[in-house]
Amino acid sequence: MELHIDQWPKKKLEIVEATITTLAKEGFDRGTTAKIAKLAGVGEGTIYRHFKNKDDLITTAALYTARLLFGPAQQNFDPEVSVHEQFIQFCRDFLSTVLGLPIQHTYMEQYLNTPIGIAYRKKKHEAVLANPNSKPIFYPMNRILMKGKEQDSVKGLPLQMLVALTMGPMMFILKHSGQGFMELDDELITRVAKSCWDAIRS
Amino acid sequence: MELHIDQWPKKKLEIVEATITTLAKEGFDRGTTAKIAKLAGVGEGTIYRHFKNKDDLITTAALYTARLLFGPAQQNFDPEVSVHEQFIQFCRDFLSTVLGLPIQHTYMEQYLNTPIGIAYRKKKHEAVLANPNSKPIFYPMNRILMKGKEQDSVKGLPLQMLVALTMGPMMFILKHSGQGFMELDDELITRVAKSCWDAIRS
Amino acid sequence: MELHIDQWPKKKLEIVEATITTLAKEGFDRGTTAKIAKLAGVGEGTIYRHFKNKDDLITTAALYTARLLFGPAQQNFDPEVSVHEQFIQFCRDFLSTVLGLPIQHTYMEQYLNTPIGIAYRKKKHEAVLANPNSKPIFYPMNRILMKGKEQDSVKGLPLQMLVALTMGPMMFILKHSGQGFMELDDELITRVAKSCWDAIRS
Amino acid sequence: MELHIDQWPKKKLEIVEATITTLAKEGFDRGTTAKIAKLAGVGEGTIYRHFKNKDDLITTAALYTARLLFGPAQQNFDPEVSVHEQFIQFCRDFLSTVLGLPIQHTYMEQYLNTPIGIAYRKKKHEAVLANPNSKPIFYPMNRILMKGKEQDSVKGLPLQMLVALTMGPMMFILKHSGQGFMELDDELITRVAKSCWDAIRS
DNA sequence: AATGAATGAGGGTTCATTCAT
DNA sequence: CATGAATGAACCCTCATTCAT
Repeated sequence: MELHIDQWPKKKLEIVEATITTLAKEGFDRGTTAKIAKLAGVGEGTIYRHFKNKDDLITTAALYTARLLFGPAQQNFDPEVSVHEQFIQFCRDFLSTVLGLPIQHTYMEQYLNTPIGIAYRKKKHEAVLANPNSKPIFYPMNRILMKGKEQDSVKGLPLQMLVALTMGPMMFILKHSGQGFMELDDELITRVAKSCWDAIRS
Repeated sequence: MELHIDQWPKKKLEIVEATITTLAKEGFDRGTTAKIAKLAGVGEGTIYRHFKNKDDLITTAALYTARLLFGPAQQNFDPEVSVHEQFIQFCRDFLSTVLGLPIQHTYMEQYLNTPIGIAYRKKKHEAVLANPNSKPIFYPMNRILMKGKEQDSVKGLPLQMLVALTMGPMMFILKHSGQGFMELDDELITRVAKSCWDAIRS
Repeated sequence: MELHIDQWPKKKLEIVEATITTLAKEGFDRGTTAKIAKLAGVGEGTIYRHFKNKDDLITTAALYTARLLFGPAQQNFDPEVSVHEQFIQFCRDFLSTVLGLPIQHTYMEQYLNTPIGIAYRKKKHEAVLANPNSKPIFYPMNRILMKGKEQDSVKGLPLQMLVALTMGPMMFILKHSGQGFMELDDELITRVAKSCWDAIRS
Repeated sequence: MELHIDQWPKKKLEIVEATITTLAKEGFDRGTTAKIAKLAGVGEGTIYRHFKNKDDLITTAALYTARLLFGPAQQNFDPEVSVHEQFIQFCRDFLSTVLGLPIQHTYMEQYLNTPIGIAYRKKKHEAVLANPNSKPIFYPMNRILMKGKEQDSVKGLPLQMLVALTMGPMMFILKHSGQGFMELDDELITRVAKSCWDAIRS
């Protein structure tokens, strides 16, 4: 029944984008359906033709945002090169992509702190434990790190710790940069990626 | 007129603790004064005898929480030992303290993403730029890292990046651990601390 | 954007009328939005689709009431006849109009004692001092009295005193009549009007 | 059981005076028991030792105020002199007394527009109808006017109308003067008193 | 007698959701 | 399909009143 994003009607897409902008700028508590509808250029009732309720809208907008933020780094993933190269490539792609989408990142950051977002991550987490083939949230970072552990090119820490040591600094930087606490350029991005590697290489 | 925390009336303390628990569990938007009052075992009006309004309550609870979360690691700080030892000590203290206070950490995490919390951080950030002697949020990590840069025992990256490379993984771990996504023990804590050092040592 | 009264939607008019009735009967402090909404037969939220807040509602209701109370006497004003005739005509029109609208008069009486109402009168008062062409509150009584002073057909007292000597008895009668303390008929109205003239004629 | 004003305990008097000041300045809706207690220098609970509830306090304060406002003009009443002299004397006394007590007048003005005040006047009014010896609110103006009617020195209008023609202008002047819309001096007071007489003399 | 901390009903206002048009 | 006026539950906050001290 659910259409793929590319087949969404135009209005649905506009509502989703208005949601991201509105909630990112106003905050999740102050962003009302009235404001979203106004920015999307539709009537308030129209939102409920496309989404069951506001939670549904928020979740859909989060999935849409995830595609924007994580998509490019996933597409550039090259299974042929070395783990180290994969790692550096991923970090640089991820950082530069997200830095170019500050509104979307702000939205995602807030979403992941919402009860809805936490519940979603929990569900994903359990799905991965049950079925190792399902893609985890920080895919393909997980895959790169697992390969590295197999090859002993990265430390023998639990996967979760390795994820923390690599995604942690990047999420931290993105968050504080998005809030205007720091500035990044291409050279700094590369040096950060290398330092993350230093944290985990064996 | 403002009393020190230790001299707060019993009810005020109970309200603050109920606030932390309620907002951490329900989320900042869904945590109402009615729920807080009920958990604290007081009437709703009583909240407003001790706090000007909900924002005041939230901010006070955040300062109270910060004392709990950051206090122990700050007190154990020893200016005499080497930067490396200071660093490992701080990381271990910080991680083990906060891991023991998951509710409080969840509260702080959400608070810092609130408009009030962001404004607070911005103020602190600017205060540090204006007066290098004022304590920044991640004190004494900042101090340790600055000393390390002077001695060339850590990389010559901007301070903000060094903070990201060290606080980032720890915040990540604490967040996901608090939400039940991972388990830590004392040995793992030490290994994470060492890996953080690997990320920044020159 | 603001529509003229005649173009108001039906619900807006009903809310205004319910406001006048409710606040007149219950008093300005005891008349709640809940009671207004109930009397108007609408939901409480509907009030806020038509009015910014309760103050806005109260002020709008006051302007609506002023039209009803002062309109007829203003429209009957005839600049061609003598000051004495103008005066008697105005007094009789004013008294008979307002006596037929006791609820509205009670509302206006209370409104003018409200901080909002006092501020409004002050503004009007200052506007008249700055620009003699702007219509004062007790227009056209002021105009009649000024003309009378010019012609020496009324006493040379300050305008404010003449207003007091003429509007004072009428306001007094209307107030006490509206509260059920006296009864008036057409003959009595005429005699009162004449007595007011006796107070000011030179 | 009720003590006469002169025998009130000191605290009771202080509470009554604080009530008049607070409600006159802040308005009847915004004047809280907390503010009254603070100004009176007593605890909030103490109010309820001396008064059954806030309505009781307000009514008591109104009676106390009435004594201040109407007392002097009543005491100066001389049954021996002519009706005309009685009238002028009363008007001048009343105006100058009340003009010297603007706070108290503001309180009384607001009180008489309150549901409590209207109910009180209604009760007084009915008491006078039932027993002509009981003193009405505007005593001794009523008495002067009745005597004048008997002697045919004032018009044969209903007593209520005569009261309106004389008290109306004075109440109007006092109200607008108290709100800063006009200024009075001794000469003007006399001229107003004479004009009021012009309105009613036969 | 006096206090003031505590209360909770009720105030104005907001906003996700519905439904007649 | 689309709309937006209408709704009412629930929010934060105030304050007259009570009662343990």
